Amino acid sequence: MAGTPTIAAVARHAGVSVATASRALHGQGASPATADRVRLVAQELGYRPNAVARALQSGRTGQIAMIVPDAANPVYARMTSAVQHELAADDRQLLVAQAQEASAVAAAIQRFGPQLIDGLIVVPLRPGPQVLDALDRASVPTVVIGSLPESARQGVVRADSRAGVRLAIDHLLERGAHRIGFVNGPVDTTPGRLRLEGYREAIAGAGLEHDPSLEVAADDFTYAAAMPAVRALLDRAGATAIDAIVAANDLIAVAALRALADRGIDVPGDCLVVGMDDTELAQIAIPSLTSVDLGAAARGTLAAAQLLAVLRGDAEATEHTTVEPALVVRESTTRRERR
Amino acid sequence: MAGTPTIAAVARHAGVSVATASRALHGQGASPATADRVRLVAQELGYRPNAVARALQSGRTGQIAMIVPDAANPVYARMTSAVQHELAADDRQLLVAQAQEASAVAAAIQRFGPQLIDGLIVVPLRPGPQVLDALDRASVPTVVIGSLPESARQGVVRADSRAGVRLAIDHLLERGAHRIGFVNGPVDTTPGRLRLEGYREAIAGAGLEHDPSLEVAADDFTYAAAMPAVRALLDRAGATAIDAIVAANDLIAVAALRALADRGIDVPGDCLVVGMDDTELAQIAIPSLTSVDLGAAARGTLAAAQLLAVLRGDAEATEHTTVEPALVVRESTTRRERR
DNA sequence: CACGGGATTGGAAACGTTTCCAATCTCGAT
DNA sequence: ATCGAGATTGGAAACGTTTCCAATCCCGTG
Repeated sequence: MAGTPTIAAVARHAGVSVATASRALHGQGASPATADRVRLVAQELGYRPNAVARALQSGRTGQIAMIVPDAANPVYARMTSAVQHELAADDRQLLVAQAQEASAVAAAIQRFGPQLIDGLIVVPLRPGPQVLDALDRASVPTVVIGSLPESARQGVVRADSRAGVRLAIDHLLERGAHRIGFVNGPVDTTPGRLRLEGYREAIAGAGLEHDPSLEVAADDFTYAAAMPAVRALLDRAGATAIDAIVAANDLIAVAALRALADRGIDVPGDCLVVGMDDTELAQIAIPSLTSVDLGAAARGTLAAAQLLAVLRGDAEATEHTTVEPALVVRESTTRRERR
Repeated sequence: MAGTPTIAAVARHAGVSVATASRALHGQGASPATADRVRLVAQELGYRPNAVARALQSGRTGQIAMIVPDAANPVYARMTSAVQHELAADDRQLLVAQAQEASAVAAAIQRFGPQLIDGLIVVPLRPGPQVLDALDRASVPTVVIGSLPESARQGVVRADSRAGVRLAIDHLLERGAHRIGFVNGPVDTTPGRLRLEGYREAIAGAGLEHDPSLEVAADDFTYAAAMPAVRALLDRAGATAIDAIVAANDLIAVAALRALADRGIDVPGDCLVVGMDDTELAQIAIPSLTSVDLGAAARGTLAAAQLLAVLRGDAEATEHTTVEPALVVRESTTRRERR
């Protein structure tokens, strides 16, 4: 095959110059007659503009990169899916990269040269100085999904983890819980830190005394890592002493369900459980899981929309947006009525 | 800022021509002395080659696109993650697009012009004529994860769904099951078709008679869609008549767990359940789920590796690879011994 | 009929690289 | 000292597009 036809071929076949052909295809400043003719010829030849050449000339590639801690994690998978969907509507492509460690995140940010992408969405688990530095050095508009200092020069879309935990705890108190355990993920992550703060605030706000033995943290936001943490909490607090558990995560909540079941503690009869993220897991678990929807998909959509607005020049690059959490009540906090 | 430095700037500062600078940075055909000097200057200036310009010149972009039905689905999320990981090791970027309907898949394949990507990985749920046609028209090396006619000009990495179902059924027979129900996904998809075939083969192979009332198909491979199908199966067959269920999917299997629990049928006491894909869900479910690992991550890794081999010229573009399934036995098929 | 202004067009530069080709240089062998 | 082969270098083309600028055309007005 003779390779894909270039605009020069189109121009030649249409009997016009390359410049005119380009204008005709763009709809700018060519006479209607020639524009039609050129478009027809382009169609016949199956001409498709070379995106790379256009990018070189215009400095824009139509590509957005996204860096997530782990694409296989359901929460980030949903975010990615939402971002991709939003970008596709604007005819842009999404590049996905995974990076968990601070150095890897920083490296990933640097790797995307300014020429390859028009914008960047970063989901940092631990936005330490190294990551912040890399973000500041990034040469394209950037939106961070997570929390950043107020002074950050990047756009930010964040969940309100604190309010989310408060929602969960208020709900539990309302349902009569008194001793509410909290199973967190790593405290050195942004979500871990904020959720712990939220827990303490809500407990204090309810007039309950702060009991450190009710708090426990897993090494990771995973089922496997959560299991020993939950067991430790139950051992430590005495199984009967806890009448509700808030988990920083649906995966952790499911681990709690399992640990409780293993000890013969009925949920929701003897102990209530609330998860977070409202992943599909929450609907599926037995008993189904009351969960706080922190708006993973919404954050993805919003981050993408915000980035696109900045690229269009319609918005400030540093806008901070917060997605409100919502409680979804299911069996794990609902007293039984046999169906 | 003066924009990012170009190779011309580097050349000027190093006192050499652009051509020499290019060679020096490539390590090809420049004297060691100049190469060092140029590299030093490049470092000082913070020079980073313009990927777009290089792509225009070389015709290669270092980008691979992947089209999945739904990035949020755990199975595809894992595949995507595995592909991204494999590509990153070769310094390539992954573009992710989502398309479910045949026309959308075809459109997505076409959208990626030959100039934007070096290769393509497609995961088609329903590889009908429209998709096959688009695949044949794709102008870059392509690997399909799924099943394609033997004559296909694309590379193929497939799971052995048939063998997987057989594995599940042999296991159930071994554990004493006699009447094994099958809850499938849509039969017009490749996995749906193959898994049904596998079921029938295995049943026949075991000398059991084919009972259509034991087969049921959900409208989609999801929990929500599976629930009515499972209920229909239980209603139709009479709850006691079934002593085991094979699900085409972990999500479907979990729906079965739920439906059985709702009817007071104990798993594994009264009915055994086997899922497929061995997602995290299988470990997490209560009871934990025996599941057939069809190698989602392995297929992703293999597809990426195969594509890279083709791009390097190390492999045939049309190679067909099959990933062997493996059974992971858990509680849902294990007679109780209280822990 | 001449003139001027707007619409339309074409030539060529520019984007930043890589690579072909020819020119120059180095250095050992005659 | 001369030659020549190989190493090293620079000029320039090429990749395919957009866009600046100047040239041309058309058409209505004076």
